[in-house]
Amino acid sequence: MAGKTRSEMIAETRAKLLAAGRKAFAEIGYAQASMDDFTAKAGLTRGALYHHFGDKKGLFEAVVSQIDAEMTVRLKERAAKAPDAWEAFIQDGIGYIEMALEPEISRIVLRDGPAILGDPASWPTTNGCITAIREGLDRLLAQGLVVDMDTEATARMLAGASSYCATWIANSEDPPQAVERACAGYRRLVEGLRRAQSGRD
Amino acid sequence: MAGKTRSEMIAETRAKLLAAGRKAFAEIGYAQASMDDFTAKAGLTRGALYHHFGDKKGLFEAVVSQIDAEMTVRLKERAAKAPDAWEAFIQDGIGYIEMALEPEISRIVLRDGPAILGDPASWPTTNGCITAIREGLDRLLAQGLVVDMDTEATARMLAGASSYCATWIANSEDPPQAVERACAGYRRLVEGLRRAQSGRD
DNA sequence: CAATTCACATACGAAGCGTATGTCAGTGAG
DNA sequence: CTCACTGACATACGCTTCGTATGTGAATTG
Repeated sequence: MAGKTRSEMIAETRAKLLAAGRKAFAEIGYAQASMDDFTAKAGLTRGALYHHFGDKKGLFEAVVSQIDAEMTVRLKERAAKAPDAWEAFIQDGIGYIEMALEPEISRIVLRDGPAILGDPASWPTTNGCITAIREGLDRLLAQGLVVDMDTEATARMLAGASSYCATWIANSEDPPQAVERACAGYRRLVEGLRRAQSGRD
Repeated sequence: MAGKTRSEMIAETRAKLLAAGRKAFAEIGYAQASMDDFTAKAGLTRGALYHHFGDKKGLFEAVVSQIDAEMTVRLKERAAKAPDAWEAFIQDGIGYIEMALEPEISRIVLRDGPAILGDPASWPTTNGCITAIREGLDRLLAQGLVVDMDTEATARMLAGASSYCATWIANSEDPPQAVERACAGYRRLVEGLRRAQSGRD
């Protein structure tokens, strides 16, 4: 509480607001989250929020941005562990599905995000995950591992597929089983884009 | 204004509210639509709305239901014109993409719907379009036209693919061209699920 | 024809958001 | 060292909007 420089205090305030907003948005959704409530829980008031983020939507954007950045990092780490480019791409998609099961991501990024901020691909942070999928497809296409395709369009579709799968899983009675079904289905779907090889799998 | 029985008047009031809400939700979105405003434009007050639909969300549900029913009919009509089962299925998907370009459908069903009502597949009206896709897949599977798959999971993914494609198109600079790219991409994607035949297409 | 029901309007209270204003701790110039 | 200033945050206010509680008049029923 002492020994901190001014700018550290400010950054801490900002971080507290971000965390409180993130928690509230994840737990009760954007519309239900009262700024008075969650700023108070952070030991602050709406004054601080308006100072740092302009308005409620501004805070929401910052929260989405933060989560999206975390997702991108996690996807990259995951893909890096894969044995080859093809499996890396598959892991991107499956990773996306699995992450979408986390309430923060499901509710904030996938459910409220599009309603509040519009098309995910044109968010201020330019949704890293769609980009990651498209880049993966570009690599595969360059290596001749997939059939000729429009990678932009296909990336959108695969992102949509993952996202819808995730909400399905989240609402299913047996989520672990649904995860299996979804991942298997996703593999099937993407497998169809693979270029016919002499070998097989 | 005369010669109408009482129940006709009531139905008319209900229809007016439904239409006014639908218009407002489509044009400015659920959150921005003021009940006082659009009921007044229908020559009524909030009192009538609460009487018929319980609350704002209730009206929204009714609107979604109505649009969804229209979509289902249109998809069925479209698929019926296709020369064979395979093409019928493709037309379902493409029809879904094209319909998603209409502001009413895009904004109400695809954008705000999931945020307000949650998982589309568990809506009161049980989203007819996802069902249509799954039924189509079931038929193809029974006829041995597609590879073995989990039709439920795959239907969700194709619905997600169509939906994301549509928001992409809607936000693109050249929508007609984007429609072409999206439909071609969709065909490619679904083509990958086709079972290898001796003949071709 | 009187009583009741029902469709809708009006009136009221409670949040919640955004802005305008206040306050107090840091910071830099002389 | 101190005085003016900036900037971080709190407080106060008004406006909009939602939901409910109540009122009213027309249609229906016995």
